[in-house]
Amino acid sequence: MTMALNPRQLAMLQLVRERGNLKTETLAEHFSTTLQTVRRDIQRLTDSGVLERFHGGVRSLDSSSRNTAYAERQRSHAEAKQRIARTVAAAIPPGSSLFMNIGTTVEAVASELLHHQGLRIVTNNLHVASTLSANAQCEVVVAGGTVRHEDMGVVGEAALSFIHQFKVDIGLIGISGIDSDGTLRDFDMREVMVARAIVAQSRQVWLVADASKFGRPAMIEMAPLKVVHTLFTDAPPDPAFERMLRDLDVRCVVAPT
Amino acid sequence: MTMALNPRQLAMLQLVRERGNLKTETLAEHFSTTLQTVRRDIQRLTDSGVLERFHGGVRSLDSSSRNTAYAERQRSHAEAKQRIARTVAAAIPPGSSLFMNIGTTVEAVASELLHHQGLRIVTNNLHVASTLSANAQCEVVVAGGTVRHEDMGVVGEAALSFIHQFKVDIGLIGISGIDSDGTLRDFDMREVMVARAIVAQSRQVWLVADASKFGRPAMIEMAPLKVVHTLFTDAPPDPAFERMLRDLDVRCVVAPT
DNA sequence: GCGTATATTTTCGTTTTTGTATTTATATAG
DNA sequence: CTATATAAATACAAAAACGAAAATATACGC
Repeated sequence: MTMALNPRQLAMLQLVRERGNLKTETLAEHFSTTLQTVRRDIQRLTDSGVLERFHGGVRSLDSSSRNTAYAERQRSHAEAKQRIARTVAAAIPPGSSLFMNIGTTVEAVASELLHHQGLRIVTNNLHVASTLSANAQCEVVVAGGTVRHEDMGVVGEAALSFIHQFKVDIGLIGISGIDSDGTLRDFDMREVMVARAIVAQSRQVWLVADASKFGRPAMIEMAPLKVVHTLFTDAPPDPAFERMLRDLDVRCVVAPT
Repeated sequence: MTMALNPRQLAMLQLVRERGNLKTETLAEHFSTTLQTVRRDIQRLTDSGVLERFHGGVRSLDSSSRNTAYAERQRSHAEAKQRIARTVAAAIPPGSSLFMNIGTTVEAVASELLHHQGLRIVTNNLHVASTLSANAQCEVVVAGGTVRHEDMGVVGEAALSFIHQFKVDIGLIGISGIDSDGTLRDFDMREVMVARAIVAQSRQVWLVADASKFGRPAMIEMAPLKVVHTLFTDAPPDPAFERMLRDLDVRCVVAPT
């Protein structure tokens, strides 16, 4: 039988997963040991398939870096998304209950909530569930239903009736586009249904959308913009948009740099 | 049968759980006894599955160090698990419907199903859902409910009633231990409830368990072994076990090397 | 007190891990 | 393509940790 990993090897695995990839020498330094030992550790970890090595170091080989199309979307506007996420996270009171739906910005918020206390989070986004399950101080509830392959969103009739069982403080939603006619729009009917359910079951609706979403058209109308209580974004909207927001009584928070 | 733990062993267990992991020598010092005694104590504690040892010390396997504990469990017996997984995957007919529950061996099966066609899979395991969502030919349904932090299992009342909506061809389950008295046992009540629901709603039950699970005690009884239709494992069970399997009419498939 | 059962320590050979030195492989500039 | 620097594999010795068994201590019933 293969002996279990020792603490150093376990820590190494975790570190590489966090950073994505690391040089052998950096690891040796970090654990104050020799290169040989690090190489041996790496060998064991790669043997079991969780890491992959390249000349000079190792990289993590888990789900986050597999799907390139998805990873790409995640990278785009990464800086803006993180700024928005930090702002949103700071605005969420401890002990709140939340819905969180599909979208890379929403996922960025999840990462920022890792050290919040006592949250109750209901989500149809498996990335969010996965991220937040690392926070032991946080109750994570995932909606049941069919998993979409593109983005690991849970949708379908089951998800809708699941969500309807809850009533939460804040419904945090992402969106494909905010049409200039003042409607929130998305591309996927099934996800739109989920988002509507979330809006219906939340005392407040918070929308996260980077500036690229303004005026961006998408097929399906999800809801009028006025259902949104607060919009979090990364850059001030243009005057026309701003007026619309004011008319509809939507508060707009621009994330500081 | 199993002897009760003495005060020192209980204290040791508690200490390890607090600190996450400890060196054998530290423990010997702390209890002002010899290394041998500590090792013997450790042995008893690991036999019952609450601690795990590595060269130089022990670590707790429960919530206090869950991140690392999960990574470690995933790695241990990796080769055996993959062999079992390949065998199971080969036995699953195209177009089947399946339940898949918690367990690293079950997750290994998920990886092997990435190129199967037309499966319908219901799972309470977010790792399985995540893995299989990469297979576009496969409908993945995730159970709704509370997410356990240790292993990303979905449990709770909601998960149970969700599962009860389905009736599938094959219920594929993992388990913490198969007691020598012929019962399937696990450590977590909530996961046991889910497993029972899966058993109830499956036309056939397939159990995946590497040889280390044979005769390994665990607290909670999940079901009698005879509910299992086929057991997939990595090494031939000992004669006593084999007789029991035959008596209970459980088919046993040993994965080839 | 005596004998027995159980628990602990001591001892010692074996295994595992780690570090150093040397050789081989790999990447990169010119 | 070749030269050269850097990384990785190999080999081996030293140290640490392990496991088994013998010796010793402790507890407990009679």
